[in-house]
Amino acid sequence: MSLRIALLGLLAASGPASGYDLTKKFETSLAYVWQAGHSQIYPELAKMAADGLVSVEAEGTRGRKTYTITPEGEAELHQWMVERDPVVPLRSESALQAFMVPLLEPDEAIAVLERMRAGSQARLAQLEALRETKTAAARLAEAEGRHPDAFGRYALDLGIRHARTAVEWASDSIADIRRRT
Amino acid sequence: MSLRIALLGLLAASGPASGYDLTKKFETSLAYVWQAGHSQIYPELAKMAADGLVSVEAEGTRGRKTYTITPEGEAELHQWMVERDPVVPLRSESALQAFMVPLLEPDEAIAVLERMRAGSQARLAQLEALRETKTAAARLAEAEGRHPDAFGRYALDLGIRHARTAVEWASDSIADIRRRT
DNA sequence: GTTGGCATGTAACCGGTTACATGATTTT
DNA sequence: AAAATCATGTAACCGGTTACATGCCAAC
Repeated sequence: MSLRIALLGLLAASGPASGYDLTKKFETSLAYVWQAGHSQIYPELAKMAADGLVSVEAEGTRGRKTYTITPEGEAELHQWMVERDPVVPLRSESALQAFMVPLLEPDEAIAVLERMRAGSQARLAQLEALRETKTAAARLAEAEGRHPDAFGRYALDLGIRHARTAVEWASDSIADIRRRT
Repeated sequence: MSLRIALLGLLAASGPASGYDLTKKFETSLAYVWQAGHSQIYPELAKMAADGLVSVEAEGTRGRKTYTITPEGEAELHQWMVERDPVVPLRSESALQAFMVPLLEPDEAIAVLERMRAGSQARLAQLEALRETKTAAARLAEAEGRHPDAFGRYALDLGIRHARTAVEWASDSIADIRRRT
């Protein structure tokens, strides 16, 4: 279901696109909230077209098909956004690892937490860099009178806050283990 | 793979248990980091026994089989804990919803964010209650000279911090939308 | 003419969910 | 005697990953 919604969202926000375009948008703009490869996207677009949520607007060279969101698709997206109550899934490998950290000897536990800290720190830097480029683009757009693209803004902020939280957690946990030994 | 690790972790931390016991431990102690139902657990235990990671210690009434972790199982768990570098998976339905919030009209966006805030708040309360009962049990254990069960402590802390972060994010995002309109 | 990017698809497999199915023991 | 809980399993299905497979077009 969520793959459908993500595809509808991309089409709604950025206009008509091909499967190929959408695959790249997953890599660039949507990567930190949802992932999907072309092998999943092409069949899903076909199914969505059969269900009337998107339509093939044009067929270009190299068999390129440009999909557009239909009114039915917009309705589906809107309904999902408004009615779906947010589920926290929580099946996280890192959290599982964190859970079992107390099984390790203190020095090993610290090493694991140190690696987690570094990973979250890297992620934080990456997301902050992404926000930098986005705000720069937004300022430019505003200066030129275009209205800036806010799509993804809040999710990016959430990602940054989560990464920052994870860094602090790892540091504090390391300190906690040191204190106890 | 992770299901195996979770099962090995539970057996290592709490001693021999049956598939039924482990299913309940998933519901109670592990639920907020990893989920698994009995239909997944029973076949996995059988495979793990075939691979020598666990062994059937005893067969009780009603066909109950008690599994124990073997030295091979302990080695596998230890290796995973120490070598696995933490992957942030990021395929989150809530994050996807957050991503697309800017597609909505301000009042709808606020309503969605308000629901998210309430959800995270509820989750926060639940995790904090869980921590309360855990620290109470730990104090009791310490008073009686037993060493308290630290298994899951850091993951619970991480979960609480994440929930708190999500609440703040939702509040700030609502304020941001109000400011812009 | 060869490399690289564009562009689309299929198939095998794996992990996880839901539903089906059975029966023993304990509690009321 | 009936209901609840203990206890184990299988099967169909679904979403996602990896690998396989094909071919066009542009640039060097």
